[in-house]
Amino acid sequence: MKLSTTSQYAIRVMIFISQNSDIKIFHAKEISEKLSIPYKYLTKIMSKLVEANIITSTRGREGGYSIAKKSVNIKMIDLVKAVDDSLHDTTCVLGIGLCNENKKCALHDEWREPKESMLNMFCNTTLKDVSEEAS
Amino acid sequence: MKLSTTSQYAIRVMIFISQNSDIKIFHAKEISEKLSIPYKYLTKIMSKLVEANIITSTRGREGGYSIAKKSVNIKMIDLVKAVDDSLHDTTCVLGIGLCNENKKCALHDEWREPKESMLNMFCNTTLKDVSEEAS
DNA sequence: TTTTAATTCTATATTAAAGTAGTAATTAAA
DNA sequence: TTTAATTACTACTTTAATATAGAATTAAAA
Ligand code: SF4
Ligand code: SF4
Repeated sequence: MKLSTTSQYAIRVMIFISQNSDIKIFHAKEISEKLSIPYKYLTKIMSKLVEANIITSTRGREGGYSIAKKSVNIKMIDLVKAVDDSLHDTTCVLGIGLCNENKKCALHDEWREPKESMLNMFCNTTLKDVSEEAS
Repeated sequence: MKLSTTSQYAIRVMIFISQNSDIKIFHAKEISEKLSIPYKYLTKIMSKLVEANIITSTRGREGGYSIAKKSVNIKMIDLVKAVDDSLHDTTCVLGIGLCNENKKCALHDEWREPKESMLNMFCNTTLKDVSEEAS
């Protein structure tokens, strides 16, 4: 019961970028080393974040990545959706999902609460929330 | 954010067996067909359930599988742990897990509630709860 | 005792995620 | 204009989960 490695990487990258707002541009090499994420794998993830308009990239010499909007406007769910949507709502814990409200197994309702609670966490938490040290 | 296919299969098998308590012995072929689970994959899972003393097996002609204890005494977490522990407690949503109570990211606490809520669901729900039609 | 129907064991195949490699494209500095 | 530093693209490799195949083992029925 965890996020994919890809999603975890994406979140860690964004936290890193957000926490170093004095730095305006980040290089893949630098991020890769600082966060111990395989370089080539990282660049793939960065491209997805660019595609999703969360990161702006500048190619060529003196290029790099920078954050595309304020961290308060980036929801955690956006990050996950941008890279692999590994917490895509599954509705059914058993992977069936065909039952309806009238005929359902006990897990259906049991599962709903924690699932929604988890989804809400990603929908209602912004990158800013996560990046700021808990007071 | 879902259970592994293996865990889903295990749960579905146990619900099926529990809901058909008039039948005393089940054959792999029968379960496989009824639940559309690949035969050979199913038998592997059954072996794990046998190993975990959740299922009793009888080899040879007229053999098969039967439930080893009352469904009220089988926790859902036991099923998952028996086959692949796919909801093994991850502590850290980012796969780092080295931070402590004094230095932690915002996700640490955000994550705790839904995670524990989900884990509790599997610890406190028995196969009986899940097998009985919601009233 | 032989046959048959079942589980169990060992090995292999397929698939998707994770990770790696090399080249192309871009851009600014030299 | 050449070179160096960067991201983007395309293809391949590795790994782990899922799935399949076939032979070995067991035990009751015939
Ligand atoms: S009732 Fe149970 S099996 Fe059916 S969709 Fe809901 S969780 Fe899945
Ligand atoms: S503080 Fe954040 S990164 Fe550290 S263990 Fe907790 S969830 Fe993981």
